[in-house]
Amino acid sequence: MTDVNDRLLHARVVNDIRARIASGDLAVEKRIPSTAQLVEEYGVSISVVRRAVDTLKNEGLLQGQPGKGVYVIATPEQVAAERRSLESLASEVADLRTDLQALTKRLDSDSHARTVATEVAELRSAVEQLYARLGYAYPTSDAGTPKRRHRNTGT
Amino acid sequence: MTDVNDRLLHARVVNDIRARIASGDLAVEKRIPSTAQLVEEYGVSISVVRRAVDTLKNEGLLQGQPGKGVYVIATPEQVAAERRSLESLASEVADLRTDLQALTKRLDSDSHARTVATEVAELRSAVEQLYARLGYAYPTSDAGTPKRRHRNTGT
DNA sequence: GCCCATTTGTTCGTATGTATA
DNA sequence: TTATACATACGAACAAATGGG
Repeated sequence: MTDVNDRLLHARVVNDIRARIASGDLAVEKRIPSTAQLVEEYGVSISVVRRAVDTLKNEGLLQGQPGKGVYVIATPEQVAAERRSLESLASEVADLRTDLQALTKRLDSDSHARTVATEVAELRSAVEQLYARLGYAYPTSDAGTPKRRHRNTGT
Repeated sequence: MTDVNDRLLHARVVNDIRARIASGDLAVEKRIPSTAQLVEEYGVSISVVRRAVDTLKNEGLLQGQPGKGVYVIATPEQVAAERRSLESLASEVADLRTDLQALTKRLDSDSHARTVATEVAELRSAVEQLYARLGYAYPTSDAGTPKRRHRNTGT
């Protein structure tokens, strides 16, 4: 399973730290050993450790806090799931679009409200799963205050 | 628009090179100046140039080839579109869920097919935008074979 | 409030290896 | 073989933030 890049020192450190995070040795919300400690542990230069930690920060597993330390903020599984969600989401949306198109077609032809209700129910289920895949909860009982959330424009 | 990190040397170089790629000064499939040349151009150390190029390689804009040079393999727009898709998708799906919930509610109360048709049309428009935001084309005439795609259960 | 040790973050310099022409 | 250029690795200096005394 180990990458072919294991010959490279910084890649070896990256893989090892990633494995320690996955195994729970380095837990989320916890500190990892300091740079100096990692230098002693792995017997490499400070540059290699810096590059390894930098890579994992870039991957989204670690986050440094000057003066305090470097903390684990996610597991490799979470990051992998996050990355995977984009591709699988594309096919999910494709399914949703197909269903929606069929529903529109059926609605346009006649007025079978019962059939349409069933279709919509399935559609809602699809969106529900889509929503869950994004990591958000699906509030089923928010009919009390159906305030529409403003669109986050980002940056 | 420029990041607050513009004080950092390597960030300055990153932003400048990214701008040069966006403006077409550094074209795709073409070589960027060598490391030594960039050192002279920006008046920084080789470490800064290395880190800047490394960042852009990590972003997917550049790709180094030992013995030859560093090549542009993508524009910032392409990368930005790819990155933006995930975050904006969350809010898009949120709106979609709200609309769908309202549609279900309306369907459950009575059988106003005309009103439902309007709601569905809006929903389809939302999905259309969602689809476009993912970078995929929206085939409007594939209703011939509405085969239902198997649901990916993930992990 | 001040000093000091620890730690991360940025920058600089240098040496060696490897690939291409 | 030689020259160019990227890739990796080692080492060191300084700034900034944090926490303890």
